[in-house]
Amino acid sequence: MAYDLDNIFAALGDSTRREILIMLLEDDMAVTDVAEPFNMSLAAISKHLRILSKSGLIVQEKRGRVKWCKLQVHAMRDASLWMESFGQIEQMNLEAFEKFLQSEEILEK
Amino acid sequence: MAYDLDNIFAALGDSTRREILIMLLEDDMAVTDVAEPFNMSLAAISKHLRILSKSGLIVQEKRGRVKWCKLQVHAMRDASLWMESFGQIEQMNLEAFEKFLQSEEILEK
DNA sequence: CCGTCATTCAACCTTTTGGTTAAGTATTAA
DNA sequence: TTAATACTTAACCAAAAGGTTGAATGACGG
Repeated sequence: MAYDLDNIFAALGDSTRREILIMLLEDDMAVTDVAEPFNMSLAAISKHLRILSKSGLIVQEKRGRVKWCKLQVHAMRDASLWMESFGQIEQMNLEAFEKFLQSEEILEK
Repeated sequence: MAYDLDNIFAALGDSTRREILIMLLEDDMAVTDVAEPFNMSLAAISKHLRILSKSGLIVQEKRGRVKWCKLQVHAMRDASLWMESFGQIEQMNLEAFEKFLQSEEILEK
């Protein structure tokens, strides 16, 4: 499946959300526990988590009254590849590169 | 120098700007030429370029009345590393990419 | 059943984003 | 000197982003 680079990069463009992702690297967490270290309301964190969910970078699973947040590292793949490509492109044949990106469904449109 | 992840990821979170960066892979470009393929005003493109400049992903250099836009691939490095630190870029696809790079004779042994 | 815990929703606010058009500033070319 | 070219700036707009508070929902523990 192809992830939406707009949503992924936008989700990563906020330091609160990046910190959340780093926290989730350690282990799955409940929403309240995610919110704990931040100096902001639970509702605000809830919104951040919604954005992370929409981007596919996390999934949330409700068990009882607790909603668990789980990192989805693989959702970062397309974005990471997109960036990596630029680092190595310099002497490369551009047309071939774009064909490659398209075959990987990285370029939208 | 260290790049600001907020600005870099935010800059990349817009498909117009990502397209501009891909265009600049090919060659440096004047603002007017960058704007040409887009269905939006020159002023709008000018703003996008300003955001890309602020993030460090491009630099702009004025020569005469023409302002040249130049991609700065290395500005992507910190963000790229940040993503890499999450590890698992799926093995299969990374291999596909490396195979592609080798077929382009970019990777020296 | 009742209260508490976990979380979201709704309403609101302010700032930022992404776009517009119109005017302004340099620079070059005739 | 004048006109065209290559931009940027300013003023404006609608929508989205990031935050708040307070009420609502839903599950658990006693």
